[in-house]
Amino acid sequence: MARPRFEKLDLETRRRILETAAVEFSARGFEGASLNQLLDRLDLSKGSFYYYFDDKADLFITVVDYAWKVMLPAEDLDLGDLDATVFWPTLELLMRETRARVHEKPWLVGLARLMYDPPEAAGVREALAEKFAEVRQWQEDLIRRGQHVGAVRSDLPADLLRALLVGADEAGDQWFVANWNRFDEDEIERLSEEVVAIYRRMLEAPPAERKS
Amino acid sequence: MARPRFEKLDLETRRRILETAAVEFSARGFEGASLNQLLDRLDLSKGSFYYYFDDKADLFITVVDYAWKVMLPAEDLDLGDLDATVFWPTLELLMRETRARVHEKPWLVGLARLMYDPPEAAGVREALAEKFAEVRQWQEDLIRRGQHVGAVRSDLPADLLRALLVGADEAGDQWFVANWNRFDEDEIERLSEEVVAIYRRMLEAPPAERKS
DNA sequence: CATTTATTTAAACCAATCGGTCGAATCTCC
DNA sequence: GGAGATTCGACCGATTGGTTTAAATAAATG
Repeated sequence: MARPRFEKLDLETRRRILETAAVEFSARGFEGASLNQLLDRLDLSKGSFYYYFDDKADLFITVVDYAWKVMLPAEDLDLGDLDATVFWPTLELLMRETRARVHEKPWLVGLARLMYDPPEAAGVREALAEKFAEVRQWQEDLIRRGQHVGAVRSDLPADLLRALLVGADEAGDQWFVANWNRFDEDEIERLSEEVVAIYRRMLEAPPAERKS
Repeated sequence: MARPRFEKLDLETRRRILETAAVEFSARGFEGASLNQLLDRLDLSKGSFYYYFDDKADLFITVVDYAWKVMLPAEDLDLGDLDATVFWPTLELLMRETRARVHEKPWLVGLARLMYDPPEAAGVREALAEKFAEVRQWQEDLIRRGQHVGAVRSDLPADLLRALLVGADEAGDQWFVANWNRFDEDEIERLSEEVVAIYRRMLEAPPAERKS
């Protein structure tokens, strides 16, 4: 984790360094990302870099830590407060927030994707795994809470539902990014609401009866 | 596209070369994939490689072409045949097939993912884009047909529905791979059916009434 | 068998890039 | 002006990149 001196830099400078690095890492992986290119892009000299970080792995770990702080949703939310009546409105709000966050920082999903075949360098793999396991766990707990209060179907494992939801949501998000200006604002809003309704229908108990 | 001589090789040899290359490309991208490592893994000498391919880009294009042939589903299916009664059973069958195919060749999704920031080399980007646009188009036509016969809701764009479905499906597939032995066979089967039912509910028209 | 043609091999190539080091230059503040 | 903090970029050895080449082997041809 970055040398203490790093904390004394401008908040904005730190943000710029970490986010630019995050973009590189998320696009090319840990070993694939080039320190040289990154420093070019940052207009930062080698010497300065090694003044603030031990090495490449150190930078990566710092980036993951930063990503964790950014991605962490509403820390003020207590799962215990959620009952059947507020569960869905809350989750819809959360999804809106997350969408906005991922929308402005797309590298978050790229980083998360690094977890399938993770880097091999020393503490790097562990740092990654730990943080993102926490995120997954949080999402899963949320869904489990939904099951407990009857807002989410209980006949499928919570982690399966989580996977389906997140998968659809990421795809949906990409679609919205790509098609932002194909429709007018009202239509986008309508589509967005319908999509959230679809997510909800994915997780709720299915209608009891249906003819095959 | 590979030299003509390449076609005279064992079918199995060709398959091995192209699939190993596909794994590399899908994991590290076009520039990220190392020809040297690939040849090591293949126990193939440099000379032999350049005897069959012009260069790295040529290999890549050949791989994409091969992937396209593999991924192409049921070419004997005529969209015109699908009416409201057979649409869903057919699509469920198709999804099973595709799942099996992607399951044994996970690099297919990796290759597809290369389309977000695509390689820059000469004909490479175009080759990629063309083939995978065809796949997307095919899926989208299918959904549009579903809309036409009333099996799929028509109040959302077909490509949006496609994106959501494929996103959820890929995530679900990964979940099944990772949790294969957590449940017994019957349970897996049940889960799988429920998940397909969820996909169906994502695309069908929502129930007319619901209390907020 | 001889000779041509197809295929494979291993080494060499050279440019580029990698992460990392270092000593000197510059800045900041007393 | 002196001392510590910070910045700089040339430089390092090592590795890797994709590609070429000349010679060895195998297959085919007459």
